[in-house]
Formats: sequence, C-alpha cells, structure tokens
Amino acid sequence: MAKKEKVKPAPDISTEEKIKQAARKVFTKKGYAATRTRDIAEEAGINLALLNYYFRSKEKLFEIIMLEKLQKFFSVLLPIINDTATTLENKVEGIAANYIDLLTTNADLPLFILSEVRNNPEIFIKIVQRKNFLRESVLVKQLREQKPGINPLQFLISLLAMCIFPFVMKPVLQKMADLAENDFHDMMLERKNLIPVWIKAILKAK
Amino acid sequence: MAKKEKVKPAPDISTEEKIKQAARKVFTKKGYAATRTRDIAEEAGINLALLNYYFRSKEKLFEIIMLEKLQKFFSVLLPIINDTATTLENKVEGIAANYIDLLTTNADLPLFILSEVRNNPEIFIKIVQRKNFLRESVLVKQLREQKPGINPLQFLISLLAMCIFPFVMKPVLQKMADLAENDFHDMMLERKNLIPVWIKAILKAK
DNA sequence: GTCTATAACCTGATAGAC
DNA sequence: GTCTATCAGGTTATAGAC
Repeated sequence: MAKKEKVKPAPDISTEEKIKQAARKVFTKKGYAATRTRDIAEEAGINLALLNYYFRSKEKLFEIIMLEKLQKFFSVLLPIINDTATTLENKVEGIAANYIDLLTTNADLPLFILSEVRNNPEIFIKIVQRKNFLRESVLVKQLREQKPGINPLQFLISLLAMCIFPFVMKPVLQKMADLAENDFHDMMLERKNLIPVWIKAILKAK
Repeated sequence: MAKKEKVKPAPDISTEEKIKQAARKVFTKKGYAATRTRDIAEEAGINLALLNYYFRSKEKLFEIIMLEKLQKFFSVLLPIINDTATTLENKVEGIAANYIDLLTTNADLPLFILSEVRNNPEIFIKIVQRKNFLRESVLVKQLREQKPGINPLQFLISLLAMCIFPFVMKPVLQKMADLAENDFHDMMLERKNLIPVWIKAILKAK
C-alpha cells in the first residue's frame, strides 16, 4: 500500500498561498470579468469552496492581487524618481533597466493594471496615496532646473512609453513583426541600452 | 391627442444602427467579458430581444464592432508607412498628427484593442492580412537606406509608443499628474509638434 | 481544513403574442 | 419589427458532512 499521494506533486506551500498564486496567474491573464472562480480553483488544484473559505469572495481576492500588482509596478518607479542622490541620467538608466527587467518576467503586468483601472479608478488611489505625485517628484524638479526647455510631464510620459509600451503591445507586435519569444526578449535587452541614448538625444534637442 | 411619441428624442436612424452605436460605446468602455447584452439594449433604448433579432448573438455583434475598430486603428498607420511618395520626416509628422487626432476623439480605442486581442489573437489576423507587415513596409525600407545606424523596429515601436501610450495610460495619468480633461487635451496638442522634433533628435543620435 | 451538494442569482438566447 | 415572458445554462457563494 502506497503512502498517501497527491495527484499533483505536492508543493510545500499553504493552501492559501496556492490559491493566491493561481489567482495571480488567471486574473492577470484574463482580467477580472472573464475570470471564473472555478478557473482559479482548478489552477490551484483545490476545491472551489476553499476559495471562499479563505478569501470570502472573488472580489476580495481580486483586490488583494491588484494591490500586490500595483505595488510591484510602482515600486520600480517611485524610489527612482524621488532619489535625491542620483543625477537625471542615472534616473533614466535606472528606470529603463529596472522596468525592462521587471516586465521581461511579468509581461502582462501593465496591460492588466491599465485595463482594470479603466473601470475601477478608485482602487488605484489606495496604493498611490498622494495624487499628482509625478509633478512633485525629484525627477521633475531636476528637469525644471537643468532642462528648462523641456516639458517635464511630456518627457516623463515618453520615457515611460518607451519602457512600458512594448510590453503592452507585445501580442500585437509579435503578429505585426513576426517575432518569436526569443526575438522579443533580445529586442528588450537591446532597448535597455537604447533608451538612455535616445533620451539623451531628446534632452539635447531644441 | 398627441402624435406618437418616443420616450427619448427619436433619432432618425434605424434600430440596427442604434444597437451598433450602443454596442460601440459599451464594448469599448467595459470590454467584451464585462459587457452584458442588457447594458447594450438599455443604452440603445430598445428591448433585449431585438439585439438577438438583428445580430444573432453577443459574440457576432462584438466581432462586427471589433473589426470596425481594428479598421479604424490601422487605417491611420498603413497608408502612411507604405506611401512611396513621402519622406521619412513626412511620415513621422503624419503618424503623430493623425494618431493624436484620431485618439483625441477615441481615447479608449487602443486599450480596447490591446486588451481584447490579448485573449483573442485570431480576430486580429482577419483585418491585417499579411503578418509581418511592419518589416516589409516602405518606412522600414527608407530607414534601412537612410539611417543604417538605427534599428527600424525599435524606432517604429518608440514612435508608436510616443503617440499611443499617453491615451492608453490616460486614466492613470490623470490621477498621477492631476490632469483635467482640458489639460490632457492641450498636452496632446503640444505633443503633435513635439514628437517630430524629438524623433528627429533620435535619428541623429548615436 | 477540505470536500460534495445545492442554493440563489445572473446572463444569453428564444418562443410567442401583438 | 418589437415587445413580454421565460428557459436553459452557467456562476458565485454557502450549508453541512467528514
């Protein structure tokens, strides 16, 4: 008689954590509305009832995951743009390198946040306590002082666009430019070096 | 006795068109999964059964709207990047001006397409017949000949990012930078002029 | 804590009267 | 063509056994 066995190789994590991991995966891939709690339960290898036992409702579980994701996303940006010890150039390099590293292993993070925030802007406020934190940032202050010809907000949007947008359009891009997973990955690696160069060119432009 | 009156001021369009207009609005705002056919019927001011009478199913109706939106989105890009009569600089100006004009009145168009294509890449192929049309474009050819130091795909992604990403992140941006509707609009107007200048700087970089 | 069974509700779609 | 009424199926959430 065999010792007690599980169908799936039993990972050494709690049921609660198994459900969270599954929820992360399914929610980020399909979005809130298209996700069924059954999908999450199945992905976690547990029973549907356990989801409600641990998290009370689909909505509560989603909120937990969303807050996590927002934290992850902004924990790259906020420390860098408010660092008083680094130069403008340092910050640009830091943002490019850190965002591309983060999104290389979390490609659907930005599209998930952007599409869910669209119908639920309130949840967004919870994590970013102060609104208008962009224009009060150290980075914007440095821009105003050192590059008076540049509109700081336009600049910052373009920088974020160059780092993040490739991942947002990744599925479309792979079709439009016939890119395999490896090709995309290599392109993003190149982009880490390219962005500081191009941003420097923009900063020198009239 | 009054002549026959409708509850809403009766527009002089067919019921079919009323449903399509409502579907455009609700689908683009909430996405396929979060949209209920009842929402569309209510928005159109008609009965739920009529939606199925005219369009057979939610899915068929959605496909019609999605194809329309894809057409709208790519009808800006495709003619410009494949125009043999214009210069590189003309094309950059054309893309910036036309996309920003289009998206100023259709701000949720890109996020709608990007988030729906994510789980349904097949529908995307229908409208863009040839895959890999980016690298076969006239614009890429011009880049290769005139700017051999530039990676054409990296360049094109950055150009599209600078035009489109501000609209994708519009809701988030309005919170992060405390922008009213007017502020955002003005910023996009300024951006139409800014993008060609900054792109020119990038093309000279290295 | 974990399961099965089921309640309570919602959603897409259709039947049938007008 | 348009409506009301309703069905069939699916979804979240819970009750209750183990």
